[in-house]
Amino acid sequence: MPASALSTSRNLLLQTISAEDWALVEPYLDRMPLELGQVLAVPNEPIEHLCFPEGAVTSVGETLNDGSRVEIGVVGLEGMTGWPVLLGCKISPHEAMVQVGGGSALRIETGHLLEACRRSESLRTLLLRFVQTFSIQMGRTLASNLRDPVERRLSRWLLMCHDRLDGDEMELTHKFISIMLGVRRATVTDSLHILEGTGAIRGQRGRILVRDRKKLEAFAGEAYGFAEDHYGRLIAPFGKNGTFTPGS
Amino acid sequence: MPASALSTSRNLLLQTISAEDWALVEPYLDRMPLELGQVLAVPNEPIEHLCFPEGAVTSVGETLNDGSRVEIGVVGLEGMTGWPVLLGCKISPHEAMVQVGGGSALRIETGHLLEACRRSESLRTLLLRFVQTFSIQMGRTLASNLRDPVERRLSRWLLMCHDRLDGDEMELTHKFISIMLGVRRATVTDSLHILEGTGAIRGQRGRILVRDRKKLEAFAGEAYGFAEDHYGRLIAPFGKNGTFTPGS
DNA sequence: GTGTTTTGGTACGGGAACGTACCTAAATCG
DNA sequence: CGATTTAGGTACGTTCCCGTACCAAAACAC
Repeated sequence: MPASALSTSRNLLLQTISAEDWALVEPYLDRMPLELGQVLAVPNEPIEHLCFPEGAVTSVGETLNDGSRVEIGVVGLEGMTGWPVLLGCKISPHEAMVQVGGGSALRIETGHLLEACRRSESLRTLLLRFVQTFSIQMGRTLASNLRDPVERRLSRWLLMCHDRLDGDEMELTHKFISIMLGVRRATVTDSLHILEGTGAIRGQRGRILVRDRKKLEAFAGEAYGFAEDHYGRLIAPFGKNGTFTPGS
Repeated sequence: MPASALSTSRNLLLQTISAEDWALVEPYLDRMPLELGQVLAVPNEPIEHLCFPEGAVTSVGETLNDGSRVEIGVVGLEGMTGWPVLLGCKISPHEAMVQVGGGSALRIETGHLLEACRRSESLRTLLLRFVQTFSIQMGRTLASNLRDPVERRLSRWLLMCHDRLDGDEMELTHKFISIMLGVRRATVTDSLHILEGTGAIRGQRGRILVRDRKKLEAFAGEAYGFAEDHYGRLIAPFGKNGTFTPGS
């Protein structure tokens, strides 16, 4: 693969690293297409690669023994999958699956990335800062699940997708959202109607259009913003808001 | 303070580090008593110290704008507080508060610990492995909150306390547990009665006695064990079970 | 010992979300 | 084109947990 193909990436982490750190990983990066349903991390299997998405929304989830799945967070072009290896965990405790949209990802073998991190403190700390932001996202997901009604959790989830995708149209079915939120399909339908009633979104078959993002944010309230703000502080401004205002 | 006072610690992380790494941090460690209600990490404030508890159960929580609190995990003598600084986050995103039992903790200033981690890769990776186990704990808490009825979440929470405290008696009031689980006090009372009915526990005023841990574990089901097992794999055997069986 | 506080037991009505089910409309397939 | 699949709308009864409230018993203070 010609080096030029990799010279830029839409992935925010890779955009943020210094030229020296880029030189350290670039030889081992490898662009791959992302398709819906593709599994980037298999639970309880060794983590062989880390992926830096350049689009799409990837859902990180816990797989339970009965085969059901609980989403614990989402990752898109602002992050990466496979980070547990940075924390010394060779076996993936989670599943990571491409869930919305398509695009591509840059992929690197675990060993190569770990070696690069060993050599460069700045690379290491950048990637660890991402782990921190994901951990904050998890914390907020936890709080939101515990206290917020479904419409609010739904608003938050739509906003997180919106931040990670181009444009205002998202290909999402009610059934699919219901799996992500861990609620009934019919509950999603009802909640979407509530949001639609405020004019924040419009639903078409298999698609949701964000019409008024501010309203969606107002609806999500505290559930949305804290994690995104931390990302802005620790790594780089991000999301459809452009910049998050500090101190929220 | 005489060095001998610090020569051993009940904290599992500190027990696990090598002699060289111990020498790196020991001069900066400082033992402090832990009292109920003590705050070890103030949300949205700089993290000045890291604490390695030698007893007690510390609850890590999100504080919301309305002042309410949601627990996202617990830490005891198997871990530490203040780890976000290891991930490049100087401001504590969470609150950490001593919630059950007392005891002591070894404390170290953030700068000294970061310097030691910069020098020793083995120390760094050990502490990061703890971060990983906490992240797994959060993931399971998330899954449990979403899918499990209160009795199961309660069982899990009691087991996690039991693992971190001496003996089978725990000083816990229903009101207190209700705050930790984010449910009504009366719901805790009812759920405790269910557990008491199976003979797993016995409740006295302000105290809960674990009578049959196996039954409690059976009741908790999948909610308990995964995170603990990972701790055993990544760091050291831990908990009242002594060792967790691999491959659960 | 008496009064006060804390803790726990219990009850009642209400609301959010659930499981299930059935129907329509849109898209896809042959 | 008609047949089939997929997505979405809606309904009904149910369950879990909530908010609130009130009371009894245990611990504590003086």
